[in-house]
Amino acid sequence: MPHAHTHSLEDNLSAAAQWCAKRGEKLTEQRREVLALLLSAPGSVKAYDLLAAIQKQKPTAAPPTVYRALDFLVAAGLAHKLESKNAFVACCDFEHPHHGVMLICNQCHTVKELTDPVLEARLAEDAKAWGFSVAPQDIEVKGLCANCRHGDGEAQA
Amino acid sequence: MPHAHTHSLEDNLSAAAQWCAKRGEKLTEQRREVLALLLSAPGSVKAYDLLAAIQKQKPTAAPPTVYRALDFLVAAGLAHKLESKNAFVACCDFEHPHHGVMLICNQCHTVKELTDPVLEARLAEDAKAWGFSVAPQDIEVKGLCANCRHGDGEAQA
DNA sequence: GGCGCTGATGTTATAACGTATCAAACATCT
DNA sequence: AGATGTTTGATACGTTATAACATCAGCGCC
Repeated sequence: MPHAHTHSLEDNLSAAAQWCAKRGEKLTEQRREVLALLLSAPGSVKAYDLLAAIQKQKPTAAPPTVYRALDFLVAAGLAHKLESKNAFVACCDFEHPHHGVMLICNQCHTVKELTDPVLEARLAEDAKAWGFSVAPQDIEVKGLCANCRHGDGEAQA
Repeated sequence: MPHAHTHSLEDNLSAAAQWCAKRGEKLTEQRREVLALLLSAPGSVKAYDLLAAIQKQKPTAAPPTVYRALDFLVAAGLAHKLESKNAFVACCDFEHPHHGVMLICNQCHTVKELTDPVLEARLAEDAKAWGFSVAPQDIEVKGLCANCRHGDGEAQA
């Protein structure tokens, strides 16, 4: 059975740092801080909320501060951008780069990542019928997560 | 074989007006104008580009003018919002309300709508395995359309 | 023929999201 | 030390979207 992602925040951050190092890049302090915020959040987080959090420790931080960190994290596979919500979420399994399906809860904003090769193949096939070639990307799907469906889904982030 | 959507702009607009009437709503002049712009564009269009076009005839138009029209058109099924691009596109077949797959060309910005019940079923099934219930929505998929793949895809809109 | 209701529009202002630009700091290599 | 490349700081700006409130047009009604 797969490991249960019980890593502590620190474990995740050092694994991320190693992952960057392997790619010849650095998880600098700012990037680390943004990633820590994403990992700590229960769901997705908006860029300006990250900015506000960072400004508590570093009042001079400006939008480019956080957008640069986010761009880096997304490029490194450490985070995903949810285009349909203008929000960001830590990647649950950056060691295995993937594009898949993001199940986004409309109520609590949590995100479940999954991959389904059958689904992807079907999509590519449908597209091919129109001569369209699909680029690698995440598919964003909105709905209600199990918790929120059962009525105990208090709004979180 | 299916009809080839060779309708003229006027045909489309009057069909849309009837569609609205059937729903107890009105395709007012502003809404009609925005829809006409969407129908005439080769691909998706940004809200502020629509605004600029409208301002040529009516210089007092402001952002709410166009956003209100767009909200109406989307709610009525006459247009789709492409969330991943912050752009809008006319619906190709509003008489048959649907949510499906939008194949968005990264180069020429054209959009091909399609539906695939098998794909949707598979997606719903995947989600269900996690207790997640999928809401009706369009799936946005980016890539390259047939034209642009073959090198004759000059940038359009 | 005026009254009140409703939906649509006008108008101003502002919120929310994101980028360009250029300079300064820092690291790394030789 | 000096050259080079990357990261950060800081200001300003561009883009996308909505809040809030006033006004207007149509329509049923008495």
